[in-house]
Amino acid sequence: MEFTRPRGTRDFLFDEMENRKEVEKTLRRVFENYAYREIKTPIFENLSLFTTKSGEQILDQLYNFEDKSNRELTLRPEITAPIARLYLNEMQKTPKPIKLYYFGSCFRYERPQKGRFRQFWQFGCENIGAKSPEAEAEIIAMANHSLNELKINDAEIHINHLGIIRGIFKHFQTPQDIQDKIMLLIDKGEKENLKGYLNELENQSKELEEILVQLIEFVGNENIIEKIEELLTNIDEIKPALGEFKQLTKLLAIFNLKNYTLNLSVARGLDYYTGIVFEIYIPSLGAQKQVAGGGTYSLIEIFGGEKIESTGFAFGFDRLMNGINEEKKEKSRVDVYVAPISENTREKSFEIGQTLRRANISVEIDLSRKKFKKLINIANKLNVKYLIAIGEKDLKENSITIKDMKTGNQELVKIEEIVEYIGEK
RNA sequence: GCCGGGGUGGGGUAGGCGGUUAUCCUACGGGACUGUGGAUCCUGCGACUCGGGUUCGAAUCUCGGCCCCGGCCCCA
Repeated sequence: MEFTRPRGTRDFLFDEMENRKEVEKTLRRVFENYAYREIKTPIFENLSLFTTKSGEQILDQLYNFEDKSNRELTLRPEITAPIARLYLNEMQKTPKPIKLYYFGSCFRYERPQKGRFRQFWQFGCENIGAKSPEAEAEIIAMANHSLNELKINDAEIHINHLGIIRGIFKHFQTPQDIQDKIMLLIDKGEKENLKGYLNELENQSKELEEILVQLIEFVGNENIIEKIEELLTNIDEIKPALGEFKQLTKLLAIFNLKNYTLNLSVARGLDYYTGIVFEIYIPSLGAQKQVAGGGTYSLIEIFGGEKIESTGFAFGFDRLMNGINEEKKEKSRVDVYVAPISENTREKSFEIGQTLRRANISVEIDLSRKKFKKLINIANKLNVKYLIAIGEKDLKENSITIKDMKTGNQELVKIEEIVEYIGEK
């Protein structure tokens, strides 16, 4: 029996947890400033929740299992579908839009590598029932705002509107299976393969090929919208989407977001997206550079609810952590160390320590019966602000010694004045 | 699932064409030091990823597993 971690999982030690908590705190603050409220859903769900949405083939990547009553369950691979379920179960009559956010672990059976684990964390949000360019602009602005607060300044936001390609497919009456294949190739950015594939197709117009090949080249600022208009001037089916796309760029400017990229090749590999989609990359992270993805979708409808469009996205929390330039700050996590100088002042040290803790001061007390000299060493390593030395002589005067660990100065303080003394400094 | 590089005390490492007791740093425990900290000295603890093969002898060569690190595939 070997006691090793399962493959693709991680332990987080103190320093790393500090960093992660810091990021978590920042994201919570930003999301809440945009009026999102936190929810939590179970770690496991019924298997069908995910197979309905994505088909049986995702079983390869699911940690699914049968429980003791033969229910087919699975660890969740993402949190959007559970939220759609949550909505159908208990939020249908909640006033819309509903803004909620989540932070939790997800599980996928994949080959672990840098920035990819079998248990990973997603920090994301959903704005249910607010399909509008305004909702989309706000959510993208919030994503950007989060990156700014995290001091990540080398991230790129790539935005697309899937209504455009859908409109084109509709115009050319492209069959679904061919659509799927094309979307896959577009998502991968394999221009040559896309050309080759389109060439092989019979019964497909040359025009479709020409349009698609040009379309995925469109990457840039809001000026490319004009080019799209020129290219697709004869295709009425794209007009609504293009109109929304245009409004979105206007609104993004009002939200003071300028450094985004319109990119017609962002496909997100999903069929439930109906409007804009976006992905955020940190190029320095290499193969796993994508740190966030999302868009507007109509998932609730797929589960048999009303047609309610929602916009959401999620940060891949672990990748986000990789993208943060850590500055190691030396922070003391404990303010005071209480050290008995001799065995018979030990009990007094607990009394004093507890008094401080009740006053909301973080305190470590020696529990190891080490010698006083060692205790000073430990206090030093803990990087505490004050050492309280409890000695017999001082106690006779109803006092203890408080030492400032930075300056090395020390003072005799009456026991009843300790809290006040430390609180003031 | 595929390709490549790796795995030596808790952390970081040396050794590697086979050959006494496996190197050094750090961390940790104890002490020099009976009421005062990052120093010094002494001392203790602690490792060759696992299994098979070759050999008188394997950390070292060889094969396989496991795991880690990259890169593919995939990424709802």
